[in-house]
Amino acid sequence: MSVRSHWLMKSEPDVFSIHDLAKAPNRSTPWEGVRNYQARNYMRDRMRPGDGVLFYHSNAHPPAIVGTAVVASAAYPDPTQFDPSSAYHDPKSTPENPRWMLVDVKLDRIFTKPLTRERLAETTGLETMVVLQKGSRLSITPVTPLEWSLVLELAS
DNA sequence: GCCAACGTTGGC
DNA sequence: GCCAACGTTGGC
Repeated sequence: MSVRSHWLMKSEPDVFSIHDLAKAPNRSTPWEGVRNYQARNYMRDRMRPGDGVLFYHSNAHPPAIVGTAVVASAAYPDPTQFDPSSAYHDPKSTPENPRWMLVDVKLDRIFTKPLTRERLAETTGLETMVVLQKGSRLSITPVTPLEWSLVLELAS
């Protein structure tokens, strides 16, 4: 018996939007391209299948939480790190000693109305959200149970 | 397009 | 191990 955790994962909609996820096979995708150690560690060490994900559009107009998803696999090596033709290729990584891990993420729900960053920032109780902190660049961040329930309440 | 904040690299 | 230089992120 394990308690499910909650996360926020950023994606630039110009690169991969929640609508792209909706069109993906099984509405699921490998979360490729993370090249930050802290974000990797969250996926590798902390995420479990069934964990809840807030899907956030960064570099968007406006930036917003646009839906929810679910962690759909255990962590495994990001295949793009071995692909010389990929923008995410890492020449220092080998299949014997992979540096970058990922999980599969499966779409749960697209909000009918995105929760803009502006709206989140003015919501009492969400001041603590990591994504809202000034200068926060981490693409995967933990979400507390309270933050999770407040966000879902806003989205309902 | 600007630029502050951040993370990484590499010379020493 | 320090830290300046550099590249990237991402809101605005």
